[in-house]
Amino acid sequence: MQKYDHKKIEKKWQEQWAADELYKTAEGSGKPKAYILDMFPYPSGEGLHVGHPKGYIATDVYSRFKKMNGYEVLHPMGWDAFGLPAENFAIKHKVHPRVAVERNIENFKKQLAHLGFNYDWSREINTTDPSYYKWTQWVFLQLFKKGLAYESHEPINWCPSCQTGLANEDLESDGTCERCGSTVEKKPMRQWVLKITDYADRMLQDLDTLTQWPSHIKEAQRNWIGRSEGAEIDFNLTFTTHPEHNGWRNPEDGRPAHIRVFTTRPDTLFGATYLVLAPEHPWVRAVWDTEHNNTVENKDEVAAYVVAAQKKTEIERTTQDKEKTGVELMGIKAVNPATQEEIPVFVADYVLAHYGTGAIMAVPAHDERDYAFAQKYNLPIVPVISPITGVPQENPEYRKSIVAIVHDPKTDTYLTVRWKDRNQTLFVGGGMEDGEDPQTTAAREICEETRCTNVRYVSQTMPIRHNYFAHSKGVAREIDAIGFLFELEDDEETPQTLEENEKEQFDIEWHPATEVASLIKDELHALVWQLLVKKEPYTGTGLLINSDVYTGMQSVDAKVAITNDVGGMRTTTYKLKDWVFSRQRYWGEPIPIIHCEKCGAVPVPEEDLPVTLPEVDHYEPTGTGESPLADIESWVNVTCPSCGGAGKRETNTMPQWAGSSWYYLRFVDPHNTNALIDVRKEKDWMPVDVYVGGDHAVRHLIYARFWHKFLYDIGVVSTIEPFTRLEFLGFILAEDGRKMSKRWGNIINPDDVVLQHGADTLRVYEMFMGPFENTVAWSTNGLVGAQRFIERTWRLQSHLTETTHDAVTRELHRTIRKVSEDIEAFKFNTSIAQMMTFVNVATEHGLTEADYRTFLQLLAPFAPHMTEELWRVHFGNKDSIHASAWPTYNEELLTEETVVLAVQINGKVRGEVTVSVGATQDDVVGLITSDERFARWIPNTPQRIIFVPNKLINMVISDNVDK
RNA sequence: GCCGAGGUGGCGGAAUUGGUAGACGCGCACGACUCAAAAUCGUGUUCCUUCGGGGGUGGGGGUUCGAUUCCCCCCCUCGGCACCA
Repeated sequence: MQKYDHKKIEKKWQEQWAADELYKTAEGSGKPKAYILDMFPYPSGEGLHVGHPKGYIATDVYSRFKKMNGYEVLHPMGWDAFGLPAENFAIKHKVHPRVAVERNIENFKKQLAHLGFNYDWSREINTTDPSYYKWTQWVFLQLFKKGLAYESHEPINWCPSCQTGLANEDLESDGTCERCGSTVEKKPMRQWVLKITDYADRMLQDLDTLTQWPSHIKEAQRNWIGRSEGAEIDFNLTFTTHPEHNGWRNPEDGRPAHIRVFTTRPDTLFGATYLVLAPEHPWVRAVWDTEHNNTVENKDEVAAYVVAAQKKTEIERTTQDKEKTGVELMGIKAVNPATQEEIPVFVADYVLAHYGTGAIMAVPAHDERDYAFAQKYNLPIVPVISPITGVPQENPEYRKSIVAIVHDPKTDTYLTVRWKDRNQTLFVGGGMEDGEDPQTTAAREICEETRCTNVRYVSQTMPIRHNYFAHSKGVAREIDAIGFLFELEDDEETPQTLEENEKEQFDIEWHPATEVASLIKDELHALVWQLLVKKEPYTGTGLLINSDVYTGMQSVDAKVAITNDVGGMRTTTYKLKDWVFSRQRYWGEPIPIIHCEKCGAVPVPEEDLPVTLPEVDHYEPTGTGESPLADIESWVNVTCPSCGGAGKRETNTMPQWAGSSWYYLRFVDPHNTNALIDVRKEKDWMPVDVYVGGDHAVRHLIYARFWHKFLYDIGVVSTIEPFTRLEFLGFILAEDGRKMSKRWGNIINPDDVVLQHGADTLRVYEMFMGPFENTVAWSTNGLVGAQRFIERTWRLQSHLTETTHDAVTRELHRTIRKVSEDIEAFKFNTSIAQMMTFVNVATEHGLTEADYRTFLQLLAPFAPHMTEELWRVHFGNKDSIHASAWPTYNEELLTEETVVLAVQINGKVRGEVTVSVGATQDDVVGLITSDERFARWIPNTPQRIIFVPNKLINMVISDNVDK
């Protein structure tokens, strides 16, 4: 037997498979289809490190498995090669981006080829190929025609280093550019924008249909879309120092001057004691450039604040969450439409311009930020919601009661009462007696429970409705409670004494604030603590108070009623913004629009697509906000397709995400020149059955789902979602536990690993490292373990026997079952563990040729080269092992005749007995009682015996052991 | 802060309709082969132990004959979002 020589064997089969077109996907084969897709790579100049192929190995294993199970498999690969990184790389290395991309792709393909992947390369696509981006442009035209692509002049994110506009999604959470880390500015500029918000609701709702997606990805999408329901309510304005403006009506709509706010809590309208506008709010700008320009007395102060706010970067404005700042617009008041009271109007940068209407009604009693602001500027805080806690019960007994917190300023501790029977710690509490006022009740209860007599009232809460079940009395209770805070007077000693009979019931204890929070579990008492001691506003829902005719209503009903009654509008807002779709760079798909003075923005006729990128001398960004394409007059100047007059081409290009938003469709029909995808083929192959990737999963999936739903609406595709099942890929860290990076010098190149250890070893190792979705550090030792497994399997040739051994047969059938189930579930690590177990058993007992062949088939998806060599050369099969039919297992062969049964005495394992399958309790008891090993553990007759057939027996000698 | 996922030997990890915790691999130790080394093969490897046993799946409590698995509370790690009204 020769030693396994991976260098020779792997190369040989890779060439053979290519020559045989083993992996070409057939159309109309009549087999069930399986579309298995990797998130296609961006071919960087760095090449691959060992982390990159992990996902590709998984899809390769899965594809081979499905093929052997009789599926027609579509498993393609392509290149996402437009975009800033490719362009920056090209500029840095002084080559044309196209040349750089071609070179990088060649390198990537070579690296991938070494790993023996089964891609159908006849379907290779490249987003920078004009025959591909023709259809990216085509989709844009359809969006334009449906009004979903529009021009906007809103200020956008501008990266001064990349010299281009960016979508919100291109920013890090601290507001810096995700590519280069520069601080991003706001710059007003003409932009193309896609109306993704039109699809926000559907993208959100249809997440529920994606049952085979990991929940964390779905959750991330929900966060990103950020839907919230609320209402828009108008507050009319009055001008206190210039009352002559009060009758003013907007000539456009005839409405009086007003500010429209967005709120999710219209039920708190009676508690809205001031308004806040974002510094960028149009009304703030109106302060100095409209007919109201003399209505604000402190115009200069306001202007200074707004300018200062605009100078602050996104980072400064968002990290500065301690201290809120703002300026009141003096001379203007807003009228609360519920109370008709005049309330002040502020400008403050804690309100964001791009969310809702850019203006809020502040309800300091029930919002943390408004509360902080109101405290600082001494604004009125009016509670309008009375909290409801607990779960309402059937037929409750109604009571009024109090909760009293007593603070001892001398020791800075708080009084708690620990009830012994319930093992529960509370503050002082108790029911009100007839005719008693709450404060008297509180003082009385404090006195009764603690002997403190000299307490001073500090503050109290609004009423709190509390529902609970009083277990001690066996009744459901609904109580209205008021919380109080009292302080011990200076001269009083901290009292401790209790009567003897009381000591049996409860202890009184004094704890510092830090401990109290973790001791008080009761919802009502914890809420009183939050309101009175931590002085936090109540932000939950409840019953309305101080709200005129709505008092007593539930929040949920009041939201509707109040919104309607003040002429508000129920609306939904999203955190997701429309997608800024143009980039002022060279290396992207030209946006197929022609600007004409007469006709405006005119779409390029479909028959003129693609609008190809012209050759240019300088593709560096101009820095003026114009794309480098703007300089090429011969390209820019065209005839208007609509009127025949002079027109100019749109010179902005599309963002990198464009091409990847639909590529999975093109793989199905990559060479179609008449359509993006053939209707019949689309029905045959879509949706993608398994989609594998990690990293930018959230953004890419948002964009791709948006385009897919649009294409569904215009009849190009037949499914509402593109990807049925999503498998998230965990990354591979370097051996030192850090990210693999040039910077740390810890990159491991797969070429080196393949050369030294072989592709099969690398494949098996990466699948064995841990659960597929886990991030795990590379281990060279672990890699060697995989190599040993490959070589042990190879050496099984010298363990062949004529007859089969029962243990080997059983293990083989177990392995067939386990490997089949685990590959389907992407649990590659445990399927390899089971195959290792089989090799161990087979090495010990020897195995027949037939069993060996079957085992090789199981291993073939993971180690395609070594298994093919044995299959064809050693066993002389004419056809590839990868075209063979997947083995099936025989249920009967899985079971053994005897089982090892655990013997427990009082729940502790004391040994085991071997019995035949199906042995009865009597059989086993007989066996144990006659076995001296167990005699010492069984001094007398067991009180109870628990018997689980074929698993264990538990003899309970005494129930009281260890208790 | 909110949402999601997770926490098991020296390491990666396995096991959940509640039923012998630590499969498989790595590492380590010892042995065989060898002049020697590598490779390979074999044995052992959760911790403590007075060798009888005892403890042990992030911590604390509960249910149970029996809990990694179910319930309650808390802590920590990772990921996403974050002044979103």
